[in-house]
Amino acid sequence: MKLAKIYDPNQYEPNVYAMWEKSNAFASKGKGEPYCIVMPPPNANGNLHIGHALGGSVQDILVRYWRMRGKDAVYIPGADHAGFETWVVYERTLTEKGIDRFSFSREQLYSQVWDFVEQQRGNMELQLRALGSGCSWNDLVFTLDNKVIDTVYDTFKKMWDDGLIYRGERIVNYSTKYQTSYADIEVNHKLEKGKLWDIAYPLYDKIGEIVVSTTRPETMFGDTAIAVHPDDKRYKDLVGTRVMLPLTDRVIPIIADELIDPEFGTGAVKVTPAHDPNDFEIGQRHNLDRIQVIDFNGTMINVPDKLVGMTVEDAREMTLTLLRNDELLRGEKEIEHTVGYDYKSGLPIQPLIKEQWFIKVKPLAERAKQAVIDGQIKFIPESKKNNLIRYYEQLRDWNISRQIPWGIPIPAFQNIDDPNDWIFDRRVDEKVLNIDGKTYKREEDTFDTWFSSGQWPFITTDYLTDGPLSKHYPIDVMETGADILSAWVSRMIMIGLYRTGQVPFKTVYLHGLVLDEKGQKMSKSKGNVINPMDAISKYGSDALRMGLIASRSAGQNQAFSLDRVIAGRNFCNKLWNIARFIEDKVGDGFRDKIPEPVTMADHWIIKQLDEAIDSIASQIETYRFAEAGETIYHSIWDDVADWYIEASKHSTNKSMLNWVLNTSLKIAHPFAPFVTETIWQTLAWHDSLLVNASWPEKIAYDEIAAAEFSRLKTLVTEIRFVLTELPGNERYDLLYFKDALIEDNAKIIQTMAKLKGVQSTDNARGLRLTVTGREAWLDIPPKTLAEHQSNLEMRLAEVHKDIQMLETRLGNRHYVEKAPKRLVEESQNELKNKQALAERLVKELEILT
RNA sequence: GGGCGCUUAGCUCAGUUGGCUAGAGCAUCUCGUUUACACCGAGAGGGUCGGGGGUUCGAGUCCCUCAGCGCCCACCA
Repeated sequence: MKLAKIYDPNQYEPNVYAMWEKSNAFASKGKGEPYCIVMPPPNANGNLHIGHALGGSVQDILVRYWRMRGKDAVYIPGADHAGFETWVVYERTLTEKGIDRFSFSREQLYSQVWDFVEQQRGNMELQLRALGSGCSWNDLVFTLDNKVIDTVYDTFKKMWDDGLIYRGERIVNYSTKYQTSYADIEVNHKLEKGKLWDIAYPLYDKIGEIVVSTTRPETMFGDTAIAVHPDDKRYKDLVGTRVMLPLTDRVIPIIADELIDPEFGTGAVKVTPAHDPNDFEIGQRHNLDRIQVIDFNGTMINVPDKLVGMTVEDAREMTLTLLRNDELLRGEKEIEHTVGYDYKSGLPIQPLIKEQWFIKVKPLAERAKQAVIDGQIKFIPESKKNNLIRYYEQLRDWNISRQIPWGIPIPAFQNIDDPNDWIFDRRVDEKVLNIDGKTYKREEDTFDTWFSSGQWPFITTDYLTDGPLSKHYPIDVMETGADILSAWVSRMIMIGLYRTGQVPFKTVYLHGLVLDEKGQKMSKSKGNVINPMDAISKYGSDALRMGLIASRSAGQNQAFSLDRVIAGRNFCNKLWNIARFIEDKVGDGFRDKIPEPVTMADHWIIKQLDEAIDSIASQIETYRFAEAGETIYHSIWDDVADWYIEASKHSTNKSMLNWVLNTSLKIAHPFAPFVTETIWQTLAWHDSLLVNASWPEKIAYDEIAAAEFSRLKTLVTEIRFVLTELPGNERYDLLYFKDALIEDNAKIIQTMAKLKGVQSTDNARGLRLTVTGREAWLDIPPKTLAEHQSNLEMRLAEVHKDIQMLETRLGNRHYVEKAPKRLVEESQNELKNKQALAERLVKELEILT
């Protein structure tokens, strides 16, 4: 078959993928030792970004490799309804049309978003195919599939029955922009400069005033107490008395609470239970009223008339002005403090009181933490293990309700006559239920997406329902971004243990962020986003995979390198041309057969590839993908192309070329699936699919012959080195020798070193080659020879230095006694070699002078 | 405030349990169209592994310390 000179990935990749899919190559075979990776589901509504390309490559490499190793390997794809993310996008389209979301029911909105997602859906699935991800498409799970919802409801019910679910009025992180509460994890804390104001509150029972410090003066209208530390002598006499709340006619008490830090500000604090988590706590202890002064839409309520309806920012200014007018503002200073921001809109998060569903996290976190400490899950990189343990230790109860329609409805109903009477019921399509003469109203909130996605491993494998893939649980590797260790990985472990009694995965492999080429975080607003599909259309999928994997280690954020992708593309082309050459040599009539090594080069390449087979296997198995990629690259480019193919130009061994190509394609396949399969399909000697091939077997070779080829390589390299130094008009390109090894391999040396002749002689002339210690001379004019003297002297000096170093080392009694024997022997051999080399150099210099 | 990581060639980065002369890709320089490949071949130069100290026969690797950068987590007003 005639192949084009240059490999054009676009011409082959889609067809190759279609062929795999048609042959059902990615489905579970149903027998054999299970190996399973579940894909972190990409947003069904979105496009893949470069992080998906990296994660997808790692996942696919693992699955393809283990499939080749004979396991029943399955890669389960998924699609995420991405509750909040998608909702934000959809709500924006509503806003653009000037439509208020509150003019629709939950059902209406849900079905609108469903249609919206349906239009986009499939994009990312096509993109995964372009990436080469060998997913079992029939097993794809969408996060709103019935089986997901059923399982999520079961989990919720079980938690409810176990007393892990409670509903309560708490301070929640509230996004006034999106009008929903958040989990703690969705709040971005930023350290920033702010102002701390001192405000005087006139005493009511005595003459005088108490000065409080606050960063949020606008919330003062919600104050229901002033608090000081019980041991604070300054305020001891005031505890129990009352103050006038400025700008109002309310009177509030001064209380003492341990939570107050006397060192901070004036040591006296205004207590606003409705708008601050600490104050809420204090409020509970002291039975204080909660007065909400910021509404859920972010504007002021229950405040003096002039302030009603203002934004928080405006209200702050106005309050300060009013206080200043009344001469109650006593100080203002700059401080650094952390402010919570909405991770989506970038606006400040308002702590507001809202009734929400919570999970009592402690028992779940304890168990998960213990499993992690016990080493039930392997972490790559290992340092993330401690991050997670620390996270579990400080985790607080988890708010799982969201006030958005795009998500899984919370299956709970409230008795309209008794607000505390909540029942679990799956009939979420019903707005009202009548049970035993009581009327129950539906909860309108939906679940936090992490609550459902936290159950992903056992849902996708149908573990609880004992489906065909259930033996794949716990899954082997959870490969995901290091940035969602807390949000997702931690949840999967907690809920996995809770529902199945087992950790959901044996290994967690976390990749870092792919930064732009300058090391900056990619973001749409910066315009520095690299679209993986662009890279694929320019350089090919394999090139992108290899480029992303190269020089990248687990957990580290690293820059994207186009150079690496180009190097990957070049590698694919190299492989292509190796195939062209071999196919041309071997001919169309050839059939796969057992290799029969004949020449030293044959034995040597077997040794090299045998070693590569083992190295790559162990590198993949220990998740050192960059190193595996390098081994593949150099084994194929350096050993196969530069040495073996060159050597084979002198004597062709078809069975060996056949084996070398088969083996090269197999070891490269997990990393570069497309080009390897494409080539495989052009081969005349079989009609199978590479994707189904097994990992290459090592074959036997002659150690001595292989070693002799190494010596020839050294000789050839030395000849090349000397010749490139010489000007063209002083080169005869003739090698004289008196040496059995060279005699046997004269032709191959001539070919590889591009010599005009290699002759046996007793009358050698020219430059004696010294590195290998062979009896060999390169014929060059006496004049040039003299110039080489300094060259030889320099080399001799270097060798002397090496000898000295080795002698010192071997002269060290401690070294000889304590270092491993192997090393000592190696040093001794090295010393012998160097000494012999020095002798030859000295002799050569004598001849020259 | 707590935790974690990074600093290695001009650039971007590898470097498992300490093991000898520290690697890669790109870039640079020289030469070269030879039976696949210029997305190529042959060869070369370039590093006191952030500074300092320690442990060890031996440190890029382990410990201490200093400096610079970054990330994650966290209800302090």
